[in-house]
Amino acid sequence: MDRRQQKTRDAIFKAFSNLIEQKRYGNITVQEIIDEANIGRSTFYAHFETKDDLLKALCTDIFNHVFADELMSEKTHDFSGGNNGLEAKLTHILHHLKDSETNIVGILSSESGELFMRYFKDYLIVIFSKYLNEIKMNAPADFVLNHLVGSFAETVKWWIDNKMIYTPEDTAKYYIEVSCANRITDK
Amino acid sequence: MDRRQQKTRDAIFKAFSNLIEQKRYGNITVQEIIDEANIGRSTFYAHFETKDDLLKALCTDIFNHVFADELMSEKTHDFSGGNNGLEAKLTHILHHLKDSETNIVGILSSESGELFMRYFKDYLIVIFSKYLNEIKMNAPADFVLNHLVGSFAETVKWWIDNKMIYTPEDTAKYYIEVSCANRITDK
DNA sequence: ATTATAACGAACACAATGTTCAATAACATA
DNA sequence: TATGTTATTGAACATTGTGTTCGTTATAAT
Repeated sequence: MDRRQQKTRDAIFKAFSNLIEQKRYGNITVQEIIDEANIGRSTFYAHFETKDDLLKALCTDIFNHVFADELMSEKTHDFSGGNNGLEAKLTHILHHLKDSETNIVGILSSESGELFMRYFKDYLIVIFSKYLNEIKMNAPADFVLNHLVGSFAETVKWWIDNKMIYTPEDTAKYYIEVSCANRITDK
Repeated sequence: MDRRQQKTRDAIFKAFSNLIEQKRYGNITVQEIIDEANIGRSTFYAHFETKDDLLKALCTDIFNHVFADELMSEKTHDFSGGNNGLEAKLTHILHHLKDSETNIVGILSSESGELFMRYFKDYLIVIFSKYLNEIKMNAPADFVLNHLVGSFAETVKWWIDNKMIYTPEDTAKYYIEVSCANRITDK
């Protein structure tokens, strides 16, 4: 990729990130983005068709980074004292979110969080699907998957909104306790 | 309230509901609303300051209706075969959502759902708070409350997105099973 | 050094915003 | 029914944002 393109793309992402922390996504204008990024109007439209296009690209960039290990390998990481693979994997994701260079905290805790959450869940579905066969079913499988993904996403949002006062390890543990305890099959 | 005001307000709500089913909230313009409602431009601004103001008013109207019984009385309703008050109460709410005259389905299943969900959760917090002392704690109380509210809201969204193929009774039962089973205190 | 291509910036037509104001219509009340 | 009140109307207005075009300039790649 041309260095100029990369530089422009970065400037747009950075400007957009700054703005999204200050105000709701729907109230951000392309005008503000190009002013903040200090680029020409036509340059923006050479990179992204719409504002929605930009948000999607930013989320994809971030999540590909956060979920990189999780999506590629089957190995589990031992950040937690937990014993099962899911808890370790979730702990790992929380660590990534906490240490991320991009201000994910700002984006997710801002009023723009809803759209971010939507893309976040798309990635979580991939993770949780791998564990679904290990969970005891008290309800239809699609209900359970939706429930696990949705409630973990809610957990993450809550964790971030509350200034991450709990450790990734504790947060993942609480989640497993409340969502999965007594539901892991003995195998 | 002046009949003219009521008529105009209804026309705006109806127009807005129609539009919100077709396209995302952020892409709806005031212009479209007043065209659809067939009212004068200045009339709209006499009723609502902004588009956000309108959405909030619409949600408030809907939720005050759906949650009316739940918020006012302590009595439980026996729509379900369930035995504890929470399951009956949630079943009742699901029935209200299903039977509502306003097209809640359209609003919640559209791309505008996120904002609706935010207001929805505000009401759910009131409901769930009453039951929190009956739930065994495996995690901090605020974590549990957030988890219960968030996952029930997700359940409702899933239910609606899936064309409500399960009954309110079954849906509430699944939710209680997955979220609260083994966590109700014996008292 | 040459070629390709990215960014620039000015200009454009168009659409939406939010406000104002005088005229008209519908309402409430006695 | 007559009277004062209030809501709606429609047109006008300045302002802001949109998405596109195009010739020029600057920076890459080879």
